[in-house]
This record gives sequence, structure tokens and C-alpha cells, in this order.
Amino acid sequence: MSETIQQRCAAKGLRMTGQRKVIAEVLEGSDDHPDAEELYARASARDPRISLATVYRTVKLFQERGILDRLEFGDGRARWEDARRDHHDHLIDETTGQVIEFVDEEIEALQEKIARKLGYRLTGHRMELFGVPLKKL
Amino acid sequence: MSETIQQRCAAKGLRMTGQRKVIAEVLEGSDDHPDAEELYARASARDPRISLATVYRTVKLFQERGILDRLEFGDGRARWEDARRDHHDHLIDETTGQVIEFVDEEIEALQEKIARKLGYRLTGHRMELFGVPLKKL
DNA sequence: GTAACTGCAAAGTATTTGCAGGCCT
DNA sequence: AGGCCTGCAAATACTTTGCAGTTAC
Repeated sequence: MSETIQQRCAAKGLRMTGQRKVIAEVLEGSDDHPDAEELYARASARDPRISLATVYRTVKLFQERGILDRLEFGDGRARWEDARRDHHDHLIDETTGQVIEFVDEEIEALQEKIARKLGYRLTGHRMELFGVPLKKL
Repeated sequence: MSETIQQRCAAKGLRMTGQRKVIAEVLEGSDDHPDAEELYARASARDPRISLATVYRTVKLFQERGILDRLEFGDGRARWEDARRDHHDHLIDETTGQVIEFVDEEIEALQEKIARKLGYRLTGHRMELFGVPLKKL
């Protein structure tokens, strides 16, 4: 495993308040894609001394520091996940809202190829397969 | 070229009010990705007899009928484009917000392959390359 | 000690909706 | 004619922010 979120926060010199610790722990223990409200619920369960506003401020801060990735699944709210989770992509079933994680080696190469073709350089791994109308076979 | 938006509306039996005609025309004449506010501005320029609420209702209706695609570029508002535009994908520069359209044959095959692997079937062509941190070379 | 952080509530965006009147077919 | 559509404004949903008090370092 790679460093915990808290370790990365410390490495970046972030002041670790009680609230930030709790939010970091919640995120470390999540392998799904919680939105702010859900994070707030999980964090409040551990420590009620926390507000929704702080959740919003914290995830934004963590994202700016590259600790979290912000995801959008098309339902109008932002979702969050540890930027250090093993690389994977998301496939969203627009009818059910189901999120499927997957990995594909070709995507790695393709990301690189397309970016290069367009005169860009990839500095991260996040990619979304987005908005594909799907039906179960 | 394929059918106009208005033709597809008629084919689907949608009542063509003055407002819907104007919005359809604006969309037919757009090759970018306007949001609701921008569509409202362009439509108002042609005919001031239109409200923002109607723009929202109309794009939602058109999307449900498969006439428009809804895009999300990570800035919190929905963007719209004709679902019949030539197939292409979007690469978003998260720093500048710049949207780059591109086409890549491998993506076609990859979409199909991944969907199949996961037990899904693609019924459309829309895909987004999303959330990739980029830097100009 | 002091600058950064937090809770609370109010403000800000983007989008949706109830209602009374207007317009396609 | 009759139901669908529209404008307006209020409501909703998500997120941000001003301020006064609190806390990490």
C-alpha cells in the first residue's frame, strides 16, 4: 500500500486538525465514491464535532494538493476518492446510476498517445469513460 | 449531413413551438458546447420571446428524446450538443477549461471491447476523456 | 501568540417547478 | 377545444463564504 492520506497531508505541511484527521480516516476507509453529504455522514458518525462546510472546505483543499480526485458522474454532485487508489476508470450506467470500476491496459497507452498527438502531456492517471448509454447484455 | 434537429423533433412527434424552433436553430448553428445560459443568450438574440426556464425544459426534453447529448466538463454546469454531430470525444484542460475535440479510431474499438468485457453493450457513441490533468508540452 | 481553521447561517450558482395564462394541432 | 407549453417567480440542490470564536504549531 502507499502512504495514507494523513501521511501525505503531513508531507505537504497541512495543519492536521481533528476534523481533517477524521475526514482523512473516512476517506482511507472508503472504497466507493462518496459525495460531500455522504462524507459528512460518515465523518459525523466518528466525531459529531464536524460541519458540512468543513467537509466541503477539506475535500477542496485535499484536491488542490493532489490528495483527492474529484469525480463527476453526471448527477450534479461531486464525488471524491483517494488519488492514490490503484489506477482505474469508471463506467457509469446512465439509467441506473451504477458505477463500474475497471482497468484496461490499452487505455493507459491510449491516454498517452492521444495526449501526445494533441500536443499535451499526461501528468496523472485519471480518466473517465463517461456518458456512454449502456444496456445489460 | 444528417437530419436537422427540427426534423428529428418532428419525427418524434414533438410539438414545435416558436421557442423550441429557435432553440433548435441555435443548436444547429453551434459547433461548440453551450450551457443553458449561453443557449438562452443566443436564442434571445434571435427572438426575445423566450425564457431561461424554457431553455432548461427544452434541452432536458431533447436529451430525453436522444436529440441532444448532455456533457459535463467539471465546471458545475451542463453543456449541450447535437447528438448527431460527427462522433468525437472531448479532452478538457482542467487548468484553463479549454475543451479539445478529437477522434481516435482505437477508442471506438476500445469502447466496444471494454463494454463487452464488463457484460455491457454500447448503444451509442458518446465517450468523454475526463479529468485528465494536462500540461502543454 | 497568532495565523489558520471551524461552525453557523447567509449567500451564491445551477436547475427545477407551481401556477395562471397562451398557443400548437 | 383542449391539452401541452410558456413566463415568472419561488423553490430546490449543491457548494461557497463572511464572521466571530477556536485551535494547531
